[in-house]
Amino acid sequence: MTASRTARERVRAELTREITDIARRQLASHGADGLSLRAVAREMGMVSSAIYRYFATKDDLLTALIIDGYNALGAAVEQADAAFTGGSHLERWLTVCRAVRTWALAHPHEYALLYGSPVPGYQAPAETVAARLRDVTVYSKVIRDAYADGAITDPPGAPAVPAELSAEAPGLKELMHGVPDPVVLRALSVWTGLFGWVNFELFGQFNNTIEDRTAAFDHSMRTQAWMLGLNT
Amino acid sequence: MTASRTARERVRAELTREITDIARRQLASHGADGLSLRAVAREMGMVSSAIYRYFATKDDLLTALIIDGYNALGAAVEQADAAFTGGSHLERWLTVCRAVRTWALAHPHEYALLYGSPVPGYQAPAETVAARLRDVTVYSKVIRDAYADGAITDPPGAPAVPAELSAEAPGLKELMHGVPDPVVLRALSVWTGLFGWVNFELFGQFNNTIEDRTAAFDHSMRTQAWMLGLNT
DNA sequence: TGTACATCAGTGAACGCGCGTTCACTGATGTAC
DNA sequence: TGTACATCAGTGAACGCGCGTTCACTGATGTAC
Repeated sequence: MTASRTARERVRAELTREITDIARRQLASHGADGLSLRAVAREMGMVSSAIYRYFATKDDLLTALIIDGYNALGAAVEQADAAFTGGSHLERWLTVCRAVRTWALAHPHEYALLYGSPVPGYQAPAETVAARLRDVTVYSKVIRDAYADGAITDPPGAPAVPAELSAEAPGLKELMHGVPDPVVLRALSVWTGLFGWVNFELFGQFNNTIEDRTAAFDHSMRTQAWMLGLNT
Repeated sequence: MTASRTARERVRAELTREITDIARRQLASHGADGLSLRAVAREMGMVSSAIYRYFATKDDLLTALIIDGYNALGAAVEQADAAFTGGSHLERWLTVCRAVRTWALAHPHEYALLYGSPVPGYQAPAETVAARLRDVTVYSKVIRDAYADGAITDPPGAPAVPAELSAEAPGLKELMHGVPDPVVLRALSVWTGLFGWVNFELFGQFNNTIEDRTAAFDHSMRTQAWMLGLNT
């Protein structure tokens, strides 16, 4: 019977989800290398070997967490963009930037798993790529829309793109189809600036330096948007 | 006798150094959490407990590595600046940026220890602060000199500094004494942009995206220098 | 609809491993008189 | 200058811990005829 079959499968899906939830919580309290299959099993009330019915190996669980992380960040960014109504392209862009920072502050260890130092010995499999693109797709859409609307102009004096870079970042260019190369490359700088900021804030570089980090972040993002040529 | 006393002390200093060297090498091959006192002792040809004559605890060894790391990066940046002769302030700034990237690429795990995800459970003690300021001091000097020479001007249209930020980053402002707040805050953005880039490059975010990373880095740094108002 | 068989989830014991840290000790190096 | 003593470096055994993974097993759930 298909109904009963899915019954068993539903339990399986539920438990799989519970495992990743617990693992995520452990990640949050002990970091990526504090993650232990035995500890997860313990918290599930299972014997440690039972986990292997759900994940063949510890790395597989880690991969699941990474994919979930990219999806969570991606979803947060998508929702922020979808919820944005009215206002300038600049405000829309800032909204998206703030969504990244907000999500990162709420999920520091998950963020670290995605954007911090690589877990030693772990090689991310190809399955993570799709999820990884989710947030980038949103940034690209915002910039594409802004450009199409004439809200992005080349600021006077910005360095010209050197010839060596004409073929770089093809994926990004495709996502920002119609947007000229100089803007795409400046967007790349802005992108690194956004995550560079969040890294610094999360990883403690701003301790004893910046108090009002929300305001400082906003100002930095505005400054970089202006660098991009996005003013309205 | 002072001579013989220093003899013993010299051996001690040498062995301490050898321990940190081996630990650094282990860091490079296994990452921060692969670091193990027992493995270090093994490679030293010592019994594991002997390490405790030199470092009271594993965290103490980690602290030593972090301080060494900040000092190595700081020294690399200082040397690059000192070796720079002639040329514009912009070129001097780019030289310093390149020194950071070059050092990071040459010492990825050490870099990760300084600027990557925090080691879980490890709290950096106050002793690390001085070493941490070494590179920042150089950046500040370059920007201060450039400003004093009139090489930094407020680019037209750059967002104004909001009132909330007037008291932020006092340490940075002190290091850049004489440089107006808007420039200091843009420098902060450039700073995060620099390390954001290096993080992305080192932690794999540019895989399958950017091939000629040296050229792309240069372009990004030029673009951000222009954002700072540093054009010559 | 009822029965024989196959699939699957979870158990419990075990393997083999490496880790940080402590402790009582030996023997060499340095110090004070 | 020589001797008694104190300091220090390194040893080796041990404690107690947690880990990932394997394996033969039991019993429940699902499937086919």
